[in-house]
Amino acid sequence: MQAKKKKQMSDAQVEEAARLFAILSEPSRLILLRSLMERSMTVSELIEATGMKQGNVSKHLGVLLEARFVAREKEGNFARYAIADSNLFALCELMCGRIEQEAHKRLQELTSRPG
Amino acid sequence: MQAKKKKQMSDAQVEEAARLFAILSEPSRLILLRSLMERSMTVSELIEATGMKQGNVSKHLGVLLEARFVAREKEGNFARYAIADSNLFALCELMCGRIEQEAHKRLQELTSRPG
DNA sequence: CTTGCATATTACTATTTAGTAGTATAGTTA
DNA sequence: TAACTATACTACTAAATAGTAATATGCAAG
Repeated sequence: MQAKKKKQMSDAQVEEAARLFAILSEPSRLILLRSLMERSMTVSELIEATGMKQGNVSKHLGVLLEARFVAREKEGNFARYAIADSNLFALCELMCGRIEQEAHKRLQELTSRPG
Repeated sequence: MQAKKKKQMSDAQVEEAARLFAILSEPSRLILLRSLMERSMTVSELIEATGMKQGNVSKHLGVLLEARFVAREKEGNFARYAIADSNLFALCELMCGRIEQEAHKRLQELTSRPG
């Protein structure tokens, strides 16, 4: 009796999922997350690591923080950010896998098709 | 000795992942995908199922098709669309799981905190 | 208190895009 | 051929937002 229920998403879940996907749809934010996936970093370190402007880094971190993808911890004058949602790793791995699969598929189509 | 290599995404992968996340960041498109996850459907059926306008449905399907999230098959005058990327199921399940986890966390914080 | 630094916020511009109405294309039937 | 239908495309408007510079906030040292 442990059949997996494949229930449809509710409209509210759709809205929320769209909101979360939108947050992950910005290269700048993915780049920040990519750095944080290595280790937690202060804003200054992220500026250094990414080459982005301070205001931009801070703004994007605010978005990620509000969605709880990252967490913030004050250290004196500094603010240290860290990944706060382990689902991010799975999401990124899935997406990367799909990108590679797709690249492979397209290559196959080109080489195996008669035209 | 089977350590999982956690390699960083390349800049190109980040760009592509952002593009794909963006495609999934539109509620209208998620709603179309939700319908198609039940069964394949023609454009007319999708209009009926979602209440969206024809032009809008067609446009969003075009975006999903270009990204290969769905596939199209002509049937006489009709065009039948179907999910073409099984990663979508995993992605949606992950996202829905995260939404529920987060809701649960927030609830716990409210009830267990002294303030 | 004043100075200096790290971070956050604000105001602005420019770009993107969702939704829509109208039009075009293509298959089907007579 | 013409008429009908399903779908795709085009042009447009309105809304959202990324990046930036400038300013504000808050902590820390002297």
